[in-house]
Amino acid sequence: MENPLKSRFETDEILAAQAYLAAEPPADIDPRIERLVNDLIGRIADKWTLLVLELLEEKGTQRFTQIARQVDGISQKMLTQTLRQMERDGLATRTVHPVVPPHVDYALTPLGNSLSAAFCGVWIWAEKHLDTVEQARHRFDTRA
Amino acid sequence: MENPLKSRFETDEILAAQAYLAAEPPADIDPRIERLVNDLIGRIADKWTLLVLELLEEKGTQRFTQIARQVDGISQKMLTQTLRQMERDGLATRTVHPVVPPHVDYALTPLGNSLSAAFCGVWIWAEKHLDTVEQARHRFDTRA
DNA sequence: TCCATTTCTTACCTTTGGGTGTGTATGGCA
DNA sequence: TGCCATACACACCCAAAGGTAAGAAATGGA
Repeated sequence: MENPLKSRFETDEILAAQAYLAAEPPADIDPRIERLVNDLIGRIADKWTLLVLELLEEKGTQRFTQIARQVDGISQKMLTQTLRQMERDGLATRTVHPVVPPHVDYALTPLGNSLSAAFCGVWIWAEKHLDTVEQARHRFDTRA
Repeated sequence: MENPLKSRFETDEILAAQAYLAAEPPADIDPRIERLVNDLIGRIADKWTLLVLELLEEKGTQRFTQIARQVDGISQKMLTQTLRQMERDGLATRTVHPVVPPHVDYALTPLGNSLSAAFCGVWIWAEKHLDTVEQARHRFDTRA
């Protein structure tokens, strides 16, 4: 509390800000597109999808139980759900071999591969800055 | 149902698969790192963080209400929460100007900028393949 | 006869995410 | 006097996410 509060009307800073606010962002990209993209991101950028995507990318075709045991922590229910969604979005294919007991395997489509590639930068970032983030957190937590 | 079920023991395909399963993936990347990265991804790849990150990247420093009104659909609670988390992770800075009424603004740190850059590929992917995904979904839904 | 096997589905229940609404501090202004 | 603005915190509540567990289906083999 070293600084006493200042009156709000000395601050043309604030008036300027308000003027800025009043003016709509002039040429936003088509807000309809914007919404769709945000929506798509929302669904794709979910944890399980990301992990399964990465797994399929690096290991190639895999069957249900293989994925299940490699994706650490995923429940069978979530895996089914995630795979269905990926199939629906055209990211993966599902192939059923009519044998008994059932044999189903999953692979990425070209679209899935391209998404995986798009996420590549993020994975690299995460690996690279892991420590930085951990430190930042620690600093934040101890100073708060 | 054109194909009758086959016995499971004619399938050396399956035996091969089992053998493959038994053999652990020989040199996985350090599973400890793997877990941490996955964890980090899980927290960063959340919808609101992504949207706020993108906003701050493209518009620069913004104050609370500015963000709130641009991020379409975010509640004040979620915005506070998201910003706190980003601050904690070292992605954004929070600057309080001691005037009344309060004036607080947020900006990305270099770390935040780098993350945003890392996500760039994903945004591009989403914009580019939006239609493809929509079509895939439609096909899936009508055929199911 | 009964079991093992694989990929699910469904039902049930707990946990979390997230919305709403209210309170707070402060000093101009009507 | 009382209301406004701003950036929250906090409490309450509902809905959705996600875990657990059971069952189904088919058939060769013990």
